[in-house]
Amino acid sequence: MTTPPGHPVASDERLLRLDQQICFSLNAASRAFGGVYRVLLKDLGLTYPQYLVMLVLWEDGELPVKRIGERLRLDSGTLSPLLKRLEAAGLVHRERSPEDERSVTVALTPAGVALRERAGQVPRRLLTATGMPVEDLAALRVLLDQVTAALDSAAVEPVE
Amino acid sequence: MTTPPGHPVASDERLLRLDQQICFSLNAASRAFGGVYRVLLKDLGLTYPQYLVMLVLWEDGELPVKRIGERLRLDSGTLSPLLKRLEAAGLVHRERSPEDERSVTVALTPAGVALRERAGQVPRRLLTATGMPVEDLAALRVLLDQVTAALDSAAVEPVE
DNA sequence: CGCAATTCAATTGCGCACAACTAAATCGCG
DNA sequence: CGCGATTTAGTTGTGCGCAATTGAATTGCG
Repeated sequence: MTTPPGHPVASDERLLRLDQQICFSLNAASRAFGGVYRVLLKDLGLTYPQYLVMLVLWEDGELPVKRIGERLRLDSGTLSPLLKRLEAAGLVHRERSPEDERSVTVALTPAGVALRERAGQVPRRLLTATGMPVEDLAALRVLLDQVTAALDSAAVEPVE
Repeated sequence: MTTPPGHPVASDERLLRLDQQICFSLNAASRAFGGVYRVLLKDLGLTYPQYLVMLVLWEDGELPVKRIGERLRLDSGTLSPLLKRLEAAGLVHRERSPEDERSVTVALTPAGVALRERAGQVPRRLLTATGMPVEDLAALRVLLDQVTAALDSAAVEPVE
């Protein structure tokens, strides 16, 4: 019952199946959420990632790009064009910080603030769409946060 | 204690916070998985979505584009260029089905078959990286599949 | 049989995610 | 103070995800 080196063992086959289900499931769930948000946010003129940025701004009013990126785990390669589109839509305003010219402060415009009220129904609608009790969603969140933290701190080497 | 029509109620504020955490968590987890897979698959020359396609093909040998899309919830707009890249990498072969000229059959090349052995370590490595017992991952999968099914069948109307 | 409806893959266009790089401003050490 | 290292946004390029459209092949109904 030894393991032939360099050859997949029997349990690799089982794991491959399990693994497949997990990454399939996560992928599918992520896209299913995206699809629902897309419909919900359609008339607000927001995409799902743009909605996430607006959520952060609705909470904090104004933030440097850096802070938004930290909250959402996004870098400037994603945020810069996204914020430019939000600015073109008249929802935010971007300005170089006077005390640190490297930093760009993103602030809500009156239209951006006003959009919050219309977006107020989104969370409830989403909750309904999941068809799950709040406690189950909370449990789901705990598991997701756990696995995210572990994956982030894992030292992973490429296969081969 | 009535709800003023057209105005967010107090619980909307709480929901907004919870909702934020759920979509944040799912988003973050999805990207964390993506990051780990990116590293794992680097030397195999595969992206994560390409790996998913290869998993399907390793199981079934050859499939029409349609079937691959059904398994992975992807449409031709995603699969056509992805499969073209896999073909350019010499891993798959595409051919119009003789009995139905609309259909394109995707089959593994010898190199594509051979890659399976090198990829065999991926699931175990990923499992290790999650740092979670298999049972927790199974529970996670159940929750994800539940919510995906609910979201897919939900009749969602845009806000406003 | 003939023609409209359907199926299937591909393409186009847009937005997001991320790596790699650039450019400018700031910091900090000697 | 001066200069190299660091920080911060932005840009470029690649690939994925999805909606909408196209075009060809097939199906099915009258």
